[in-house]
Amino acid sequence: MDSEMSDMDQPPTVDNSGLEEENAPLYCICRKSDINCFMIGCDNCNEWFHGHCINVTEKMAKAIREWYCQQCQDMDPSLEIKYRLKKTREKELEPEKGEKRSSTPDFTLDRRRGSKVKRSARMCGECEPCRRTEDCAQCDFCKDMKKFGGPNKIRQKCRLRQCVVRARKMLRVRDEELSLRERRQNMMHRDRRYLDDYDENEMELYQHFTEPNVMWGSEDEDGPVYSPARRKKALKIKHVKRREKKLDRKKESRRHRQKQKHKDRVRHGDRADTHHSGDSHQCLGPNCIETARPNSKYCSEDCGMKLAANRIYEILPQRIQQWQQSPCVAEELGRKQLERIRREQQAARMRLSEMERRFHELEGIIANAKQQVVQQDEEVNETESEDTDLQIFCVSCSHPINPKVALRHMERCYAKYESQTSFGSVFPTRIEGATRLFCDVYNPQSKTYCKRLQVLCPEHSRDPKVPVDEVCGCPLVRSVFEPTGEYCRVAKRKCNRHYCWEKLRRAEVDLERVRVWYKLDELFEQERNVRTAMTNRAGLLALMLHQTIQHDPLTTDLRTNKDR
DNA sequence: CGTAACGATGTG
DNA sequence: CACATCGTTACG
Repeated sequence: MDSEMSDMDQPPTVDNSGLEEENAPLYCICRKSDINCFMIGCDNCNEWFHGHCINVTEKMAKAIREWYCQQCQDMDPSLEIKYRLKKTREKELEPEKGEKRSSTPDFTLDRRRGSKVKRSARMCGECEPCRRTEDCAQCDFCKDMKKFGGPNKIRQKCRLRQCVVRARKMLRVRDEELSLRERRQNMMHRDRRYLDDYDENEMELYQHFTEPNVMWGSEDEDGPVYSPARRKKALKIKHVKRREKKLDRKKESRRHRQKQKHKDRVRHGDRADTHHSGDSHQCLGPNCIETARPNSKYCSEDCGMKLAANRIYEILPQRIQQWQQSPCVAEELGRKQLERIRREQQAARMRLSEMERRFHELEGIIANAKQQVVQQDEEVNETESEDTDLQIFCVSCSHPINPKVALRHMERCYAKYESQTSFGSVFPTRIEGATRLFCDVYNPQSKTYCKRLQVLCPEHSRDPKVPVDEVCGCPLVRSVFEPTGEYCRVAKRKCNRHYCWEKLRRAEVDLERVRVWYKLDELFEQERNVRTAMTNRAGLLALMLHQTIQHDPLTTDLRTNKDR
């Protein structure tokens, strides 16, 4: 293998900044673009090598924590391949390692702990962003994070922490540059004490980003800034590798890791406390002379709470006073909205009781209609049997049908198709005091409850079979709406004119009832929102966090007369 | 092609 | 198990 290495006439990382290429990138000492085999990356130059070209098997690689190519090792003899801590299983690998390299495996972790940052497909571990451990809290990615109150939709690392070399370009610093620039300018004029060192770091970083020539870390001496295409390819390998890893055993593959979280915490603590020389300082609790606990500003939780309480006592009264000085427009609006909502609720309730009344009325009418006796007269039937030639087409099946039976046919046809589909939600209906609204039949397969109107659901209910002697009973009307007090007395089976009239009338009423319920629901929601907004307004937290600035003390109410 | 969203996966 | 962050995908 060594001989192979010496044959290497080209450094693994040729500076290809010149050839922003189209052709596939080349890797390894063999300078081939093949990536469909196990590969290992040099932790110095970041070049990738085929395992078989350099006699490193995947199995061996599992024991390696840091790996350097021959080229890099020759140039910098201090680079030594480092192995994972011995574990029972890894002992078996030992002989193999010996063959491969003369350096002693089994380095202690301590030597490098904290000194190096993790490397991965997306982190070179060298550049400033890679080393950065704190999120800027400013960029879009930070703002998306849960810890900064975001929705966690984007789920990307802080822009200032995106590796300069390996992170995808679109994830790196963007127009935030602009705002940073502004901040930098403002900084000059602002009160210094508001700027902690963190801001300054950011500025430094910003400068790096705005000066493209600045190179990052050791990587740039020989390491290429990969062209986008090349970067993509390199990633692909990593990806392939990842998949493989997944197959044989998850944990094994990860090299270089670090307890970043812990470090963060410690750092934070340090920053707050380092004004005091030495590592013990006095507790900041009111009147407390004890020594603060390590990594804390206080000797005890109690002291912290006391100070916090004092802070509230100090600030809150002022803020309350301040708050009361100017009228709250939002509060007024809220009250108006509540009034409006209440009026609408009232109206909706009226409508609802009206609908309930009609519901019962309809049931009365239907019951009444049932009492009617079938009239055997033929004339009733004959009245409409003149124009038999006319043909119309069913809206569901598009078959030509006789107008006489059209209603009946289309109703049935529609029911047939409709019953083949489902229309449900995962929640059962819970409306207090409402009878017969939704079908609500549970479908265990889809785990849903049917949300058709009960009277209109052909999927879960069949129209009852009509006895021969049942009368149609549809209330007859004059000029469409005016009831005559008469009922259709044709046999139900024969009446084509009023087919399923009960069902349709019921559906009409029920649909309106549903609408009113929806309206009520919506109004409740609105009311709740307005109320929570009003309760939270000028609450303890809000008062502590925000304040109203009276720009012009002469006029407290800044609205125009028109708005008032 | 960039962006937003989101499932997947590694990590502590 | 929650969190961090990656790669993928749909979409404009």
